[in-house]
Amino acid sequence: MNLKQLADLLELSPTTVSRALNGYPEVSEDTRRRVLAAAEAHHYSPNLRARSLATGRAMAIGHVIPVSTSHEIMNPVFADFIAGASEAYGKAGYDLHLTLIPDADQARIYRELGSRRAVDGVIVHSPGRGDARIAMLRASGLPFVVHGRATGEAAPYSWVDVNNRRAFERAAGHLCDLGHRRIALVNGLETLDFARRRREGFAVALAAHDVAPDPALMSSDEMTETNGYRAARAMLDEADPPTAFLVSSIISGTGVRRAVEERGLVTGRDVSIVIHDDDLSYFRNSDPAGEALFTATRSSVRLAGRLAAEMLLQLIARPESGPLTRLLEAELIVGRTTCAPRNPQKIGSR
Amino acid sequence: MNLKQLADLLELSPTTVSRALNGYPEVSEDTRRRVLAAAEAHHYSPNLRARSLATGRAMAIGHVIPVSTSHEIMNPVFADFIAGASEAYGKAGYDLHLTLIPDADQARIYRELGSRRAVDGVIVHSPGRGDARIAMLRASGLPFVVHGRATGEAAPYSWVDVNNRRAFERAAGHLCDLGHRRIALVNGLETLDFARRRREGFAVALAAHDVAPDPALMSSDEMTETNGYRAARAMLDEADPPTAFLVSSIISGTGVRRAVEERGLVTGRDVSIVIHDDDLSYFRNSDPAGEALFTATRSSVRLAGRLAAEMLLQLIARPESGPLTRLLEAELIVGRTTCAPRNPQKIGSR
DNA sequence: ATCTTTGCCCAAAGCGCTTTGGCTTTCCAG
DNA sequence: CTGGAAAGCCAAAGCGCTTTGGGCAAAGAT
Repeated sequence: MNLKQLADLLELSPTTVSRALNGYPEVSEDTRRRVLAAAEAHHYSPNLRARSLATGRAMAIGHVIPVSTSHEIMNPVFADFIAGASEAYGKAGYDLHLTLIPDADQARIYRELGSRRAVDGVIVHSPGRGDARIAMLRASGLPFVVHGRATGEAAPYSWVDVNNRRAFERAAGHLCDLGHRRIALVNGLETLDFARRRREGFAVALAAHDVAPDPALMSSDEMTETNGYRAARAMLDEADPPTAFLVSSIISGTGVRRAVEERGLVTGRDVSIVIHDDDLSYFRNSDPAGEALFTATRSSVRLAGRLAAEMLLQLIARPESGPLTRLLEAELIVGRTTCAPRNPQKIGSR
Repeated sequence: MNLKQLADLLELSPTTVSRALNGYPEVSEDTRRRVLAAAEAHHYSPNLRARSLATGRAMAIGHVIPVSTSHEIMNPVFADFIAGASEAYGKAGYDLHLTLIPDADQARIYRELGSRRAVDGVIVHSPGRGDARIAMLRASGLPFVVHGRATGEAAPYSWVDVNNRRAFERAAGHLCDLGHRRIALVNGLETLDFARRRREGFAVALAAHDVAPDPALMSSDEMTETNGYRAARAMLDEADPPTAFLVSSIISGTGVRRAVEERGLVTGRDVSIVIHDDDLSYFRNSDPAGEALFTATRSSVRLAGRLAAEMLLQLIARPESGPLTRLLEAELIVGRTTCAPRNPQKIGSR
């Protein structure tokens, strides 16, 4: 059933039927009701490809997710971000195009995005430092919003980000205040901008508390459970092991906790752990009563997804509303995984 | 830059340019080279909407993911499944449309899918028992593949599934063979078909080993860490607590382990845990050396995604190749979380 | 009574591509 | 030298929708 058939059936022109369905005023209420009823009865719904071609709007947003060369693929953080973005798209009648691409094809894909006209805008995930995609997208003229920021990109662009630097500065500061001097950082991949900012915040806090940074207590890798476990295990094997861990994700944090407890140490008594909590729907950092488990810096990535999507939709509707930015602050939540270090005398002994 | 402009530039007709670009033989090699070079030079890429309209193929696959009424949204299992499917789509030049919809809108969305022509086929996620979506899709004429099966759906349809029943029968049987009699099941939502099959397999194994099922040792909920923790905690509070847990996901399994160890019990010594391992990229069930941690029934959901996608693409290319099915067997992997029960005398005492 | 507005509808053009059905030109067999 | 085949190209139709630019009554203004 297409528009013409429906029009023939109603003995109306396609023009009138189209206007009736799309709420234009040049059609009598009587006719509109008749058209809507017939469309409903015959399960008519417009061919989106034809509509797109005619209107010039695809009514779809592209999410391009880089697939790293390792086989760790789709980050749970993406999943929740996309769930948040979908809330906004659903309301606005937009679809979501998901493309997972190997790093190698990035340039081609981003260059083509604009001309293929399959989407009206793009969300850029996981920017690295001086990410080339931003320049490409700008050149393409396609509206876009970056989830995160790309240090080194001079010209303005729209983004939604968490204040990763401040979050990790506060978290590390909190551990220092508790008396910890051997604080480990189990970070995400530092080729990505957010992880670099987190490390900077971490370093700033240590410096402010006169704690010397120790490269042996800093690791950087994809935020999987296994990587968290592995990093923590190696650090606990050090001659002077950490008394506290600052971990970039609840998932790697779970691995850290496993390494700690495997040693017979008790989290929150012998060793402290602070995580960054993205408030993932399948990995909530709270007990059934709603109390936080891990001490954490919390910022919902799902919310970030929704905000980024809303921002993009606004940029599509009114491109002149110019580059928009939104910096979210993470809240520090004290849970059951932190306390003063077990042997505080160590502080003096160093 | 569109086709006509490119044609004008080359002083050729749009017809010839189109044929040159799409590899048709009615154009001289000389001209083809000239056209390809010009397309490259001017960053021409065809408008996909126009192409779709002309060819009648959308070159896109829809994934519709139900959003439950609770706020647990995007399952990591979906994420890995989609990552697998993307491998197949990428190779074949297909795009992926993702729609997250509340349960309430399901009927409308599925009915419209066919007529809106935005996708050439659909993957159905998380079927429930007698899932209405299957009948709707069949009526729409759109090719589709179900990830999982829907008991109660009489007519044939295409699906890719793991043999959940046998997997859980084997896992529970393994625990029985070790001497366990108090075996808990921490299952996924039993409104979903896979969870029901898992419970059936579990029940069959218990019956075969003359173990009476205890409703107090069976729970069913979304497979989050918190839910696993909560369920295990409640069961450990029982007068006659379980000596082993069979858990539907590595994520809830992590929660179960947390509950166990919080009690001061040692996993793999005092309490056994077997999980079903979907081989999630961000939650691998192996230590750095590649050894399994949890004893598990393993079946890669990413592989399932790839197989389902390939199946769907085949159905689109040759609809007459009829309903296809693929049943994957999970392998039982013995890790470090299982052993004979601590107090085997209990077996006799019951 | 005539002129203008308003309400309601329609024909036709166009979005950018593919594809059908020719139309030339060249080449070679007869 | 001619007829037919083959190679290489093109004009035009069409995919299903939206949108422009009227047209034609009926209603209101003069």
